[in-house]
Amino acid sequence: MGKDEAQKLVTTLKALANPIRLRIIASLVDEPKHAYALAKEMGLSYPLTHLHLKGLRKMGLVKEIEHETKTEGRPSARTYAPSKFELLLTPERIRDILKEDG
Amino acid sequence: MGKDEAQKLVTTLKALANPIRLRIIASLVDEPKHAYALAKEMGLSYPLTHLHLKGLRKMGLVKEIEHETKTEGRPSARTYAPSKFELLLTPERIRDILKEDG
DNA sequence: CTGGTATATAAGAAATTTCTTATATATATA
DNA sequence: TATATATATAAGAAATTTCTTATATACCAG
Repeated sequence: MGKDEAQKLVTTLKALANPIRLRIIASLVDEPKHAYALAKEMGLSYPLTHLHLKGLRKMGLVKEIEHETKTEGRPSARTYAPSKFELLLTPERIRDILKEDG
Repeated sequence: MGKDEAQKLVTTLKALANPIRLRIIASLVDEPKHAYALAKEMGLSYPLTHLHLKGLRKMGLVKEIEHETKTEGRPSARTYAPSKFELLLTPERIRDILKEDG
């Protein structure tokens, strides 16, 4: 097992292939923040922001970091930051990844 | 002009975020071929293959190359090969690309 | 006790993407 | 002329993704 590198590549690309999710990553690089603050900053509803964030978290592109003791007080405020991913795609790499797992 | 690098990134990622389109690129890296041959090889209908190929061509990820004088004869057989693209994605690059064209 | 901050999720609508089927054209070979 | 090769596209069905609205919980300040 431990295969299907190809399927993982597709889901990672799908996670990235969305303007809102790219903006979320861009915003969190500058400064890690809560889903609620992110929603306000981006002019989006909280549920939509939460949804996109969930997709990014599931793919490991964004992670929850330990509380900055900044916006303190409210119920368990979760701060998010982008993971340190690096994705390099060329035709040859795509072929190599797809060949690994028929 | 020359703007909206961000939108181009999204459409490129969308073009890549599909298992069939990744398989098409992988197959064409090994050997450039016609849409028809590609469809047969992949076990897909010609119209579906043509559709995916069209999307890849539109984004410049696949290009038509000059006839190999190989499968000669039939009506204007068009041979395709992947373009030499290179896409490197990190959180910082995403931020930089999105900042260029607010 | 109301409003603002903060979380999470479900249901369904809306939009987009994906895929099939049908149509049309054209050539070379058996 | 029938078959296999080869192209292109349109119409609509099917599937998936995206987004809104509603619901529920919880804490703190005024």
